[in-house]
Amino acid sequence: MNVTRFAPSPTGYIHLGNVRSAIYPYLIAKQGKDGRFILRIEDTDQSRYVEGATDLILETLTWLGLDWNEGVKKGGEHGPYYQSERRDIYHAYARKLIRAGRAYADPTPPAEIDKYRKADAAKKIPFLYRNHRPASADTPTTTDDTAWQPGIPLRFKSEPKSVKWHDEVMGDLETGPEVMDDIILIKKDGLPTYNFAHIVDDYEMRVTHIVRGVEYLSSMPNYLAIYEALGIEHPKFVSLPHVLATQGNKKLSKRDGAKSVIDYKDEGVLKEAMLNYLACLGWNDGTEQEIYTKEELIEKFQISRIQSSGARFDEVKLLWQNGQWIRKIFDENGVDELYDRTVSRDEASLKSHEMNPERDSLINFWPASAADYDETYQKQVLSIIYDRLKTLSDLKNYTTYFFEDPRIDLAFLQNNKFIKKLSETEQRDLLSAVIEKLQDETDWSAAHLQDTLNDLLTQTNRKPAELFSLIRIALSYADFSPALHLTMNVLGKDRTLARLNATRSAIVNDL
RNA sequence: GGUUCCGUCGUCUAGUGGUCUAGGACGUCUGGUUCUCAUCCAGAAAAUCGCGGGUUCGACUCCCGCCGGAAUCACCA
Repeated sequence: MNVTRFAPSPTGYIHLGNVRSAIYPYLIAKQGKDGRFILRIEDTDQSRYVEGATDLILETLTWLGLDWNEGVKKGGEHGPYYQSERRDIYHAYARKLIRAGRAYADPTPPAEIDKYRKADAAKKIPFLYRNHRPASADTPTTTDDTAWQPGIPLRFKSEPKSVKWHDEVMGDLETGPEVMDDIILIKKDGLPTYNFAHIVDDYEMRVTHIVRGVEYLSSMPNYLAIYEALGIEHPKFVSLPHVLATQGNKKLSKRDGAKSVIDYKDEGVLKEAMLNYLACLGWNDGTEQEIYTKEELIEKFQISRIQSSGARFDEVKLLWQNGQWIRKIFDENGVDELYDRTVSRDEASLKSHEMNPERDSLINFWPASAADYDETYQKQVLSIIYDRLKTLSDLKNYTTYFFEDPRIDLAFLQNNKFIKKLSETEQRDLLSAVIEKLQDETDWSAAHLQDTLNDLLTQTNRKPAELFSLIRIALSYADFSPALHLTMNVLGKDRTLARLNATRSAIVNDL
């Protein structure tokens, strides 16, 4: 049974660089029987608290389908799940350490500590607080836990020694005694530091795997020392390498403009594609599979196959995967399912909106003029256009001419590489022939339209590129459109003829 | 500066001593489909496996050194 957690601090949104530390623990928890995925909010630094951040985090997880079994908004037997509400638990553990002679109250003012730090820097020796440990830390009363009261910082009393440990991703690691130090356990405000709080919480919540970024690796010796002093077993450690920014060689960070995961939702990226791409950034199952459902990821994910080097974020590949997923959903679930996504009416969108109604997350990806048409018509449009979408927001650019008459632009028409070979007279005559033929059509089905277009080809003795481009542009004035017979079928006879006539008149006027 | 981690096509990666004249995917380029764009299909270019030693009959794979990049050294997480 695996128990994992995602434990963000409410200081802002979840960006692409840190969402893997939610995805991987989720996958690990879902493997095997009775696993639990816990969501814990690490809000011990009140100065960095950002209003609304928790809601945004919840919404992101909900959207991606990383539902937690236990934690914030859900409860569970190991709560509370906000660290700020667990003060008494930390204090109890802290007193245990004091009684064991492994923690001491430290009244040294910050200014004093700063002096030590600068002095060591001047001497070019590494700053270690244990070299400046106050004498009171070693007095005989040190194991008396009443000697410390909240209001004074509590420090760990470290014992320099080398440590070896195993990391599930990085392998066997070891460091020398020079990194062990007297770290702060409880701050002046009575709240614990991350360094102490997560150890207590993970133990109390029976967490089996700690999944977090490699930046914590350098603190491991101190953590290990605390586990030992507390006399508790430590969970398995899974250190995730960084996600690098597209440019440069830096880890992706908010400072450098890393985007929020949820922003991609608003830009028309499917949750499946997001999960798929992110899970496979720095992990693969050894096969050549590229597209994975959430269920496949749960089934195939292996900690041992997580890459130990950093991976660069590549938005182009994310968009390719999104295109794959758009087609996959249409092909497997049909137009209704895909349509629901385009109006944010699918389960994931509704749930994430419910999680965070404050944010305007109910996005309609259609052009504004689509509102004049009913759902059935929109679905027809979607059915012939879906396979060229990279994101749902492409609908805005690709489909307007299905909802409003395009502005006639003869320059655009005549710039076309096939049309420019025809004189305006030829263009006019061709359009006349097309209009005449189509006027008499009673069967406007796509299949029949294809036949009619073929007839026109032989009748006019034109190349498809010439005839079809002319019709296509007259109908859409767009850089591209779906196959002609499908476009005409969806537009309907009246509008098709009206647009052909309009362009023909414009050409006649121009002559 | 101390400590630690990482290093295969532009990018994500396969590769656990011989099957690697290094495989796949994205991207790029070329060609194919009764139009365009996209899809799809076929093909191409693209990695002296960071560098130098060693071990071995044989190294991308094991060892050592170096170089390069990154992370971390808070009463932040």
